Amino acid sequence: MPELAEVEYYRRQWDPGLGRRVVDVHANTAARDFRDCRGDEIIKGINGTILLESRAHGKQLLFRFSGNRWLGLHLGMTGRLQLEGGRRNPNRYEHLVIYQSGRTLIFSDVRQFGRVRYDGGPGVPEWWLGLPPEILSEAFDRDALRTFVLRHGRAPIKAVLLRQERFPGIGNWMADEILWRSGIKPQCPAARIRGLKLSHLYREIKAVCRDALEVIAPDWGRPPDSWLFNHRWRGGGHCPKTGGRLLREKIGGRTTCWCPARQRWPGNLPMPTS
DNA sequence: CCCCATGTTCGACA
DNA sequence: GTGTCGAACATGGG
Repeated sequence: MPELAEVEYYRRQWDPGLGRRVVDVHANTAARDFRDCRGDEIIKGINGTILLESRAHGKQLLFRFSGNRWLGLHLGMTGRLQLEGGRRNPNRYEHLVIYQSGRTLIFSDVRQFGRVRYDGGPGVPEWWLGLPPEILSEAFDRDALRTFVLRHGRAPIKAVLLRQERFPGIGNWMADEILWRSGIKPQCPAARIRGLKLSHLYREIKAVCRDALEVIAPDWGRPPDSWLFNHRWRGGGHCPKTGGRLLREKIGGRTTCWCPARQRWPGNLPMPTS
């Protein structure tokens, strides 16, 4: 479920717990196999500490507690973070619950595709180092895009955009939104995108990240109908720019939605207006 | 019962 | 070795 902007939204949900002491921790080891660490290790590590800081990087989340204790979270398909006032007993999907005085920080994950990691420090954990440049950073430039697109030149561009080692935070709907805005057919082999078309793609990658964060991260706002977003989910949708029927097909293992009237292979057609 | 789901990883294969 | 693709992971909803 969560992509770049949704992950940032969830990160902020625990903000009221910053600077506050952890008074109890619950890890639901009965329902979940914490594959990358042990539940009792997390409990022992962060109970009694103070939550000091949180960071997001693409779809990865990192929480720093006093004493150099680090909690890493990846939300997978169904992971969520929420904060509630007071204290209540967790349900079976609430796999990690951090209690403070007067509030409860909850990580839930129905399908369990998420990832929970713990590190006792002292420095930033090794799994947080060496992450690829964030898309909105200066290090993510047109040249980095061009190199990556050539390296995976035979794969459909849709599949390439989903690769987190170059596009951290991009997920299924953002990839479709980017290609729709760029006027590129998702099946297009990546290496065929060159020159001006590559510049368009580069621009829209940044723009979709920026726009998604602006709309979704503060309060889970719903994107406007002028985006592909609100038209893509079910069959029978219509393109908000051309009015034409949207098509759906599995590409790179994921359901992909695009507008055939607007999205072509690059080369012989001008960039769609706007 | 069937199919689908905003993600990642791993094994098979070209 | 390099690169691509589909299955698998676990669960619920339509």
